[in-house]
Amino acid sequence: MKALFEHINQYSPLADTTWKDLEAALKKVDLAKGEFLIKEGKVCQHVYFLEKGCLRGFYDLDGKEITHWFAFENTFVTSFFSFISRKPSFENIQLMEDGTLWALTYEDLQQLYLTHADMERMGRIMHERYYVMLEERFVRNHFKEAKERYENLTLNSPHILQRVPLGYIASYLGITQETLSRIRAKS
Amino acid sequence: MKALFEHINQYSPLADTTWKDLEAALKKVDLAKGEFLIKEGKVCQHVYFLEKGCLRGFYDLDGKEITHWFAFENTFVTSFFSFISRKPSFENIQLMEDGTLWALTYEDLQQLYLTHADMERMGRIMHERYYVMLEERFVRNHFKEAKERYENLTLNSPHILQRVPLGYIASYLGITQETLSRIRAKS
DNA sequence: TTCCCTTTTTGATTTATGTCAAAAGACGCC
DNA sequence: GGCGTCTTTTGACATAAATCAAAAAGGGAA
Repeated sequence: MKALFEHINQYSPLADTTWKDLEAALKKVDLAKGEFLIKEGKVCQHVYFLEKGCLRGFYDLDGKEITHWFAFENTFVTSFFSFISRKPSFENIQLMEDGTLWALTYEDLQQLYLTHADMERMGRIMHERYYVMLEERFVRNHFKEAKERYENLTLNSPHILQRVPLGYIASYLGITQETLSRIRAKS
Repeated sequence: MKALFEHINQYSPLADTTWKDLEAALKKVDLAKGEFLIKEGKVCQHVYFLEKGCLRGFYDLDGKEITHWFAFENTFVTSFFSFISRKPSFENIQLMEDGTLWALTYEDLQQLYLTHADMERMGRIMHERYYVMLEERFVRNHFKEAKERYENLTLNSPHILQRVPLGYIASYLGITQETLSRIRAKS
């Protein structure tokens, strides 16, 4: 809980009363490696704060699992598309290690937004930052070839390489596992 | 101005007093085709509402101009990275047609956020939606080959094809102009 | 340790796309 | 109408990456 408190403060601090209401709405979730947070086809009902462990988001493309993002300690995770649009998720979220999360339902979050302006502000700022991070990732990969994308990853997110199987990383980079293996062999 | 009013209402309506303050802060900007809204290296001081015309965002990659987004009527535009992080922009924004925009400074926007909870809410919702749209675009292109990316574009954003030179579209899709030309020739 | 299962690497080949160069087409302007 | 400029297409070739197949390497459990 302390980690969440500190994380939220990075965006915008909350008043004690807001924090209290938020705390009351949160539910702790412990899951083992391999378990799912959300499965394709269901509307995502929660946003989670990831306190411990790491996750991957993946979807099915012609029978292949495409892992398109990873999450590590101290981030908010959900299937944003589904959670925000209230439509069925196209992606699955799975634990890559045993983990601990804090869950907040969609309804509780809307309620908090409605009743606490500082919560709304925190949400606004968080979404601004998440947008910018996604854009950065997009630009870093746009028009770059496989080797360059991999080098960008080793430079900008070396922690990923240490905790994630190579197959997932390849698909995250948009290349095949074989190509990634060959890139690594050469460098 | 009416278009902006309607656009904002799609996210979350504003109280009359909020709208009045917003209106007072807005400045109309008319620019000709080819002119720039923001240039690489400068901190972006405004967010704009595009009322008429269309724009492209592009950056320099090894001496080549990479167009990575387009904007058409009734959207907010800015160099989000620069505007939000207050760091120099890596991208240029240029008019592809003569256009009309409404400008709001960073300071005025922050002031509006601070003094009007409904403005904050509108901003939060807008950023949620923009995030989801960017993610959608990301997923549509991830792991897809050139032909498929082009077909996705014709399906999801046919208006782009009608108003944007092919060279820009190719770079938007992350492929060369020659490849795009050949794809079109075959279909 | 040995066996089994999963992950990663290596090899041979095919395919998609980039690169460089030049031709063809479109369009405003004098 | 013809000229110059900018955009798009076409051609020949080089290269990056995918695919299919199989071997090697790790890692846990009995």
